[in-house]
Amino acid sequence: MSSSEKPNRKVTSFDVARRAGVSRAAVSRAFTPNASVSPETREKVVKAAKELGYRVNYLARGLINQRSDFVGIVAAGMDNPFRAMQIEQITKNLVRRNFRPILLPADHGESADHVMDQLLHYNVSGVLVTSDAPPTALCAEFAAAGVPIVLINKADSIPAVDRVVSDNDTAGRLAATTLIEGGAQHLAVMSAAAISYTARRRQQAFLACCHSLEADVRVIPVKINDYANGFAAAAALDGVDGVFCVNDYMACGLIDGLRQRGIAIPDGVRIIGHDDVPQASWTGYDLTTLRQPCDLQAEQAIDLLLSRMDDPETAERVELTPISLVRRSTA
Amino acid sequence: MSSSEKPNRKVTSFDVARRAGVSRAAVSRAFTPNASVSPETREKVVKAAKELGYRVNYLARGLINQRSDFVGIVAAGMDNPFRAMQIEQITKNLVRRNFRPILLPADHGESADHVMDQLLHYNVSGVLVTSDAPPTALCAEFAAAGVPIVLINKADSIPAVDRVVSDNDTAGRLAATTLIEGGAQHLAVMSAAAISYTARRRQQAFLACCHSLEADVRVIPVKINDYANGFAAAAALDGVDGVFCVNDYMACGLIDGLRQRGIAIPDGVRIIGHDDVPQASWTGYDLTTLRQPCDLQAEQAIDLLLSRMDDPETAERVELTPISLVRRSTA
DNA sequence: CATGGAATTGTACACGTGTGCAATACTGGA
DNA sequence: TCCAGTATTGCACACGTGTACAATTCCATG
Repeated sequence: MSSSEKPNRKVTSFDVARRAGVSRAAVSRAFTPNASVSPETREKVVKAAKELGYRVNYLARGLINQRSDFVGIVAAGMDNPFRAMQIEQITKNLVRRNFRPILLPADHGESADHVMDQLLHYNVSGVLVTSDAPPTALCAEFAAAGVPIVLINKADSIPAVDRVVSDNDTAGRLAATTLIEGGAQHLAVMSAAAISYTARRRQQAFLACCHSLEADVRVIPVKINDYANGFAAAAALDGVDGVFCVNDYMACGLIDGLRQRGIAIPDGVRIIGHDDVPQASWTGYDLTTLRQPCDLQAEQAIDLLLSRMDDPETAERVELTPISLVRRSTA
Repeated sequence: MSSSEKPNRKVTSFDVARRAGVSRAAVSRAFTPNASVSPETREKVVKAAKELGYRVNYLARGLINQRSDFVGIVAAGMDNPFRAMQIEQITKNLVRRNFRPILLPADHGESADHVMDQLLHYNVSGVLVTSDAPPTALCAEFAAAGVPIVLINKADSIPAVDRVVSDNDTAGRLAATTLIEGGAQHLAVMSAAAISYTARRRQQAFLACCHSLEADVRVIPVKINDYANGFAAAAALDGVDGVFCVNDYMACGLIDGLRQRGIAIPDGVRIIGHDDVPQASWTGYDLTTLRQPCDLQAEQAIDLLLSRMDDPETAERVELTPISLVRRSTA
């Protein structure tokens, strides 16, 4: 207390400049890549900076550059392990490329718009959206502000926005053929088609493939694609020996529900999921599934974000093919 | 292109001021709570702001206020479902209180320090740490910068830092008594005590309780507290009929591993976990566990952060008692 | 030594906002 | 009507940085 009067005084580039005996501009240049500084002054500056504990204030820098290092991530609930994987991959990839991820949880419903709106206050350099409800209204505002948006696994209804999507058509087809090859004759697809775009698309493709193969098939609608709904649906499952769950999370619930009824997997019912969450390879489930490569998904989405910062005029659509993993649940 | 020359021009408070016919200060005050503005001017300002699509630039505001709305979250891998739950609770709670969570993934090892250092460039108003390796070296730097840190489930080795911890002593004791009451006579504790503080503490308490009850007990060390290590450890498990896994994630692995060997749960081996991840209540596992109330944990941690912003001198330690949930794995 | 060009440096302005201070408008009572 | 007290407003400065432009230094070549 008696030794220094200003304990929390921030160190600015001005302090560093004075200590190093150079101008403040030199300090700025020393910390800016590809700036015009001589090696000697740069050395003097970093030395003084280290001694004073100086750190560039990125908020001020962002004010000048009209663009911050922040990237918004709008994501729905992480109870689904696939979402957790997605977020982990995305954040790691962003940090690796020197961005700061702002994570905004958006549950099913209206909250997404309100929460995304906040991002426009921070000069974010982009937004990644994986939540269920695409923020149609806000896309225009972001476009007007020059902030690129990349949608992951979202509907095509919004026109000029970049998208990374899983190839749901092949997914549906692979699911159908895998079940049939496993010996199933009475098929079903379980999905919350009403609220989820990917669920709807996978269901459509699955049905189309079944019809073209003239296979018996029906739809089992659920409210949400989660464990609880999968589990509950097992109680009413009859006359079916092969089920395509549009995600693994729900498939785990269905398996547990069927086992509780004494129905064996795969002998009683064959099951295929989608995503390849960690639990799918747990021996308790050993679930055949269609892997969504979410490391690649993150990579592509961020690549798209970057290319859109440079060239805002166009919009791309990248499709990733799911990888078939046959395990015991259909063998 | 021909209609307007500046399509992406940012709208500033100056533009709003001119349109509303007031000074720029009035605009600022209209968007600042508890500022001195008459209702009429405020109304004029918000009207003009809405027409122009104006949004306050929080980066500039943070520059003035010396404090931003950002809170850093340093978290380890989300493959453990409990971590995903923690992060979801924390981010939701932060957003509800009008903060922006910056999520920094820090895997086991050295990377945490490097990544946390970045936060000091953004005037974050606080940091929450749940990663395994506490950043001892950086805590002093954050204290010097006046940025409060709250550690969640971390060691007591760092002196004057706020902490929210689960009561590991009661956890160890409850685990032991629950297993014994379930009929177990030869106990074991499975944990990566070498790398995890909580694992170490729970193990110690478990052993102490067993010794005081004169029960047979041994230690099964693993490298990491995860599914794979739990599964692998099942292969070498002999002469034991009750196991305390220091987290549920590992317990799931152990259960699957034992079942693969044909050992039934709980008749062959009773198992108790810790955390109450969603999978613990899945009927496939039905795992007795000690629930960590991670909604309350998040609430307390952020409360601590806020009180430390106002009064930086002290430091508290909040302990949360785990809740015993007895399910089939010990019944 | 003179000179042209390149490399480096410093000055000064800009980014968009919050707020102390003084000036002004307003209110109610005598 | 006048005045004291209060509510409201505007001016001007500050926050910490990047960079255009001009000024300066440096170096090699004639």
